[in-house]
Amino acid sequence: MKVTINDVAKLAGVSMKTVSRVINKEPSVRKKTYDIVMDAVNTLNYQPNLAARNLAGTSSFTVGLVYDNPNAYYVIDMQNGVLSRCKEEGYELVIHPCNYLDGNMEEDFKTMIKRSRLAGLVLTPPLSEQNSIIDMLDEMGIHYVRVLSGRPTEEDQDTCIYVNDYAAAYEITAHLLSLGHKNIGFLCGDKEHKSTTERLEGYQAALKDHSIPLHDALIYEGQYSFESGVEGAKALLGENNPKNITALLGGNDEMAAGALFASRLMGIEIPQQLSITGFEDSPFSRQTWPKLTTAHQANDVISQHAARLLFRKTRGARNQDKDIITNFTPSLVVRESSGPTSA
Amino acid sequence: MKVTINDVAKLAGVSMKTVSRVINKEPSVRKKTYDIVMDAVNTLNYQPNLAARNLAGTSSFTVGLVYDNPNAYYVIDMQNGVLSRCKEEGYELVIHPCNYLDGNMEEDFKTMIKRSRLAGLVLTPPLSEQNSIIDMLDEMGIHYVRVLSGRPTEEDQDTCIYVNDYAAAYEITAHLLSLGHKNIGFLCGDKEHKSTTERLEGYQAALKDHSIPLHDALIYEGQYSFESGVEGAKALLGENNPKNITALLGGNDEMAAGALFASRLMGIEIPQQLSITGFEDSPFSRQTWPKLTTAHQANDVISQHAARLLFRKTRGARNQDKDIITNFTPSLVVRESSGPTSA
DNA sequence: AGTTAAAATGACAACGCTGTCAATGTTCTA
DNA sequence: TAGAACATTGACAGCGTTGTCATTTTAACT
Repeated sequence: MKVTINDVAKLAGVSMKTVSRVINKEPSVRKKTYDIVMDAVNTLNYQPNLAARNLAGTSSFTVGLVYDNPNAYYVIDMQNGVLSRCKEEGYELVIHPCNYLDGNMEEDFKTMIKRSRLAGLVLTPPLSEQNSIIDMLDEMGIHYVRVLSGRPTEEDQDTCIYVNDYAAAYEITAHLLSLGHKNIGFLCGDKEHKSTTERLEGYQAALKDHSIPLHDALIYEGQYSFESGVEGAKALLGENNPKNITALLGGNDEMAAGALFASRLMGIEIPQQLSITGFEDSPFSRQTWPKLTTAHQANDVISQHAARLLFRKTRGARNQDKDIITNFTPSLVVRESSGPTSA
Repeated sequence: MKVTINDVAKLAGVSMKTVSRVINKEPSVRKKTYDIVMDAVNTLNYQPNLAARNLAGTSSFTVGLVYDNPNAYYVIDMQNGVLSRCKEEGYELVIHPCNYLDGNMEEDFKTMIKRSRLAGLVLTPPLSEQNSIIDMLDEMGIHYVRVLSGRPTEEDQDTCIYVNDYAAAYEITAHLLSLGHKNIGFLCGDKEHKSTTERLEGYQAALKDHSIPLHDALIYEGQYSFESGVEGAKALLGENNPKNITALLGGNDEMAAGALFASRLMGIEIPQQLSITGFEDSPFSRQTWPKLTTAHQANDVISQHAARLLFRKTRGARNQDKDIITNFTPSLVVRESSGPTSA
């Protein structure tokens, strides 16, 4: 019933340790021996016991995924991406939702680490962008990989996966400009998220490149939430749209959906009177009316590469994964919420 | 740095085993000894090592959460509920998304179990309702708790948590009836989900109790998806609403949102011309326009109790949790998508 | 072929805990 | 108050791996 490394060793006619070497892809195992062992592994359908490996080894076989993000779609995508790599590599995933504002982050981390020594952590925004947390992890000597908003230039390709929100926002803005829009409002998300700044700067750069003056009055500072999108749209468009805005960039899909909602309340037709765009291409950007033009972000792929990066760091010589992508740019998806200016 | 059970034992002046007894809440430890040990545990901030416990003990400290559900909000809620209990009890959670249609479910489960022996599994719909899976688990001798749609009468209170969709659907229907609606359409979700049948029967029972004849033509058989909601609404209301439907029960929030979307396309005003209701109260039922009347389902609470039930089964005498709720009924939440008939 | 260095393999302890069973303490009975 | 019965504690092995280090085998030289 329960197959151990000893059973495999016996069947293969080698020592326990050699089997260990094989399943850990350690060097200095003769090809022939390797094959014999693998045969035994397969015929017995052997699965190394994680608890034993974690206990005996210096490095562990569990990785943690840490997030403080209210967006369920995002979290699920990240989980699935990391999980798929973990399965392949025989790692186990411990998920760790947390609330940065709770304050007892540090204790929380330490407990997690003590309970099951971790190979490393995958950090997602906004936690991945919090210097205090990074410092803490450095101090504790914990491996980690950060997924965060940033452009290819600021390369720390060993611990970071960058999502180029700047370029994506630029592209969305350019799309709106090409449709003839000139007065384009922007709904900012949470300031704690670096993506907020990146997206804003992308938007501004596009305007500048098209010789459109920037107006702070067109920028609403809010949060990445539906409600904030509602408020933002009301603030920017209220009282008969005095600023004559014809397009609105939502900081993310939820804000855009909120803006859509507010537009309905104010009797504004989308996209005839106003174009609205989102960001992230989460499922519900397809479930609004009209469907949202947005920037598609392949979170599952991103998190897969984050996991690969972590494994490369962790396993050292045993893992020389060379095809890891550390820079991603969300791509424009045009749907029905954006259209040409009527004016 | 690393505190082991031996350090605690030394500080407390007892044997390793006694500390083990204390942290496992085993009986026959003198109160005084217990206190001394706990003091030591606290001053050293001791956290038992999970790998060691799993390896040494007969029972394990990791539970699995299995789901095959596209609804991110649902999954996250379930995860968080189970997770919160796991933390309290010192368990670890392994999440296991899967695709029932893949077919190699059994292999998948076996691998998961071999890798890290599991204390038990929490199963969510629709997997929890699949007899083949239940049988398989029984055969493999794996503990599990099922969360599924059902009414209080069919009690298997030791392994099941029931969500009374029947009663909730009844309540929603009664709500619509009280608003004067008589021709009420129903958008069925996936047939694989027991909730689909339960909700349909609740709807039918309410109609019957109010002496409204049932018409199959008012029922659309679809899936629990936005797109299916769109299709369903089109099918039931298309060609100028020949059946004179004034209200539509969505199988879940997504279908309702789809129906909302379709109504927009057909130029139907909500709720003036048509009331639409959802089910589950997922976040986006608040992010549609208008916001959805729905039935609130406390998934995080439900999954917490599922975890508690599992722990009670697993830990036997050491856990006599008596306040576990095994029957939940979603409760009506009235929002703007339902209103009185204009007729 | 004889030597030496390098590569491949194995023996065995250790990881931190729990289960078993024996040893000690305590309480109760007569 | 002796002895039985029970409650509490401890010694020690063992869970299934990996790390260390010793040993054997192979390859690479004179």
